[in-house]
Amino acid sequence: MATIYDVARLAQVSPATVSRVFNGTSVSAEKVAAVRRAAEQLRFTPNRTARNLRTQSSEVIGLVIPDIENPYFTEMARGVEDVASGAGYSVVLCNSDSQPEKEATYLQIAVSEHMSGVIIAPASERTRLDGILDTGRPVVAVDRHTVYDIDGVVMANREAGASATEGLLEAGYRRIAYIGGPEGIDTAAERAAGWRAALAAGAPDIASDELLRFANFRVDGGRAAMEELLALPERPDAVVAGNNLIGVGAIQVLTEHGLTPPEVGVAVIGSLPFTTLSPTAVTVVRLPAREMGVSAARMLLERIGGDSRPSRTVVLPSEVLPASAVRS
Amino acid sequence: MATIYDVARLAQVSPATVSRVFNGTSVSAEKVAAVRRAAEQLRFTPNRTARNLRTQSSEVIGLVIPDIENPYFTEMARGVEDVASGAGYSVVLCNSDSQPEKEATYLQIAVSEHMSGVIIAPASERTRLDGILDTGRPVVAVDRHTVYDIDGVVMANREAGASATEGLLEAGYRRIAYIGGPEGIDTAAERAAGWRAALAAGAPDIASDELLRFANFRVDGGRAAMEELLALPERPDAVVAGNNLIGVGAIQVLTEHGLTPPEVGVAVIGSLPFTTLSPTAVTVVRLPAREMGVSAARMLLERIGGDSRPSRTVVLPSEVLPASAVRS
DNA sequence: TTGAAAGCGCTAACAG
DNA sequence: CTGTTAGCGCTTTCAA
Repeated sequence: MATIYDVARLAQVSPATVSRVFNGTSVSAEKVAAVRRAAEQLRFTPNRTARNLRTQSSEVIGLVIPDIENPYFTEMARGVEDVASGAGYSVVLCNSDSQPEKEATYLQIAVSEHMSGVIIAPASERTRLDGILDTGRPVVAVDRHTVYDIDGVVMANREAGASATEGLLEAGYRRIAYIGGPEGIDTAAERAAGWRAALAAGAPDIASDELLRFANFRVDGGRAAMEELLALPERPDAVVAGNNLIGVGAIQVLTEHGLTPPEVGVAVIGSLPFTTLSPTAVTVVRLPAREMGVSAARMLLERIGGDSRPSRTVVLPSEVLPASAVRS
Repeated sequence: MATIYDVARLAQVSPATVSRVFNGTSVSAEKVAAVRRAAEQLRFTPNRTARNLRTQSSEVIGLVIPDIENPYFTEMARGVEDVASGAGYSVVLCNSDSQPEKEATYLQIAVSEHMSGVIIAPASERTRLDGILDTGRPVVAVDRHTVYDIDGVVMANREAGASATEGLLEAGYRRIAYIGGPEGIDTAAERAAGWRAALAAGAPDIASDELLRFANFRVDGGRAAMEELLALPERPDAVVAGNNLIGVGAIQVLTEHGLTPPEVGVAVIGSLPFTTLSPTAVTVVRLPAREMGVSAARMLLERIGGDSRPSRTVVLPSEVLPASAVRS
């Protein structure tokens, strides 16, 4: 690999001038031309490592997500990537597997690799950000809240839970169960609160506690909880799934029991990207994952650019895609 | 951030000794202890950028895939990540969006960031690898072939296409269509060849040409092709989908037309991770995506470690998960 | 506008 | 086993 010294020699200028050409500072037109020609001839590409060492920075941002196999997060990653790469940044995607230790490792790497900033969907509220925050790097939290005073982008979770439930009530269901994510996670709690409130308003005679289930945010979690609900002495006639994968699991179990929606009503918070169901059978409360990534990336880039306003949290509204099918 | 000089001063040793402690070369036990204590006290973490500049390397491998939103590739990414992080490497995931230009940009970054190697699922056979190969970095191709003499991991595509078709033939279908990926991609061609051979053997009277459709490897591609097939004067009674997303699209369209499988037979090459269908309705020819990632990462790590044997290509067998439902 | 020179933090000869 | 020293390739004062 050619270095700026090689280019400098060939172009008959100093290394400093070559550097300036590649950084857009003032250099006379003729020298610019000479340097460009030499660089081309030698197929020179600036060595980023050296630059990063010198400038103590790099055009890389870290993106830490809890589950790379969840389309919700990959959709968000797309949003982040589109904004970042448009601004000349590359994105390092890290999969924390919902494990705080893995999360900590990646955060560590972000620091020692001099990444410019990090977007993280925290595995839990206990996620420690002190280390990276102490280095002065901006961090934006997505999807979930943290205890730190940093920028964030979250969904209107309570509203989403309520909308999903209301969609089902309007379709004529009453005994509406809820399968949410792990108890410790705020998004899960908020969505459940929305469900509870909507159910209390629309079907006050239904005792909600026995219809509430906590699961993990994956397909198997949805399956297990749905099986439990079906085993209840008095079955629910509908269910709200707290996220996309729980929804998939719940629908799978219903299908296996011959209760294909809308026979049992189903509302899902989040999209079903690869569903093979008729689009009219299930109420989907779409969560704008891509937009979340876009906003987060924009905020991070602003902070990297020196923005020092007080921290903000953006709340993104959900969008109800109602099932056209009504309870038969 | 503390440097090795700070640690050295506090521990009363030379910077070189500190470096040695962190790189596992021989240092007396007492000095090791002193260094560790000092490092802890100063919360020292080695600066990777500096190390990378010095060693002209980094414990980072690049993973370039054409579609981050396709579960097939994210599953593979998981396999890569598990192996890599177990060996102390981090993975930079890059989404080429099937665009050769984006691919080239990421390959460029891999070089200038001194990444140790790259695993790439090439967007097309025209993908240029000369640049990165010239730097001596190992590259492993996954999923698809390249024109270069490098290691590769691919699926037994022809076999998969044949198995899918045979599954349908055994279930009693005869007029079996095929929706494959873009014509230029070798995996698509191979799978189609398997289908054609199996159909010729099992239902020789069926003219296969009019039942063959090329699509893109996404849901919309599967949808469009399935619509076309249904519009045929003589409809197919079954269809083989060339990948997971095409399968989703095809099933969606069938469902919308009231032809839920197994009314029309469906076989999919690749998994349907988030299907809400009854598991018995569709023949799935599972492609071991995770294993592909695991093998590729292992091979890459071996090459990084200096392995210079002739290049190898691993072919992974598919696994047929037959539908238990038979044509009614 | 341009060049000389000093490092960024680390590792790897080379001596001792 | 340990310390000294010379860079890796780049950016950035500081002078000219």
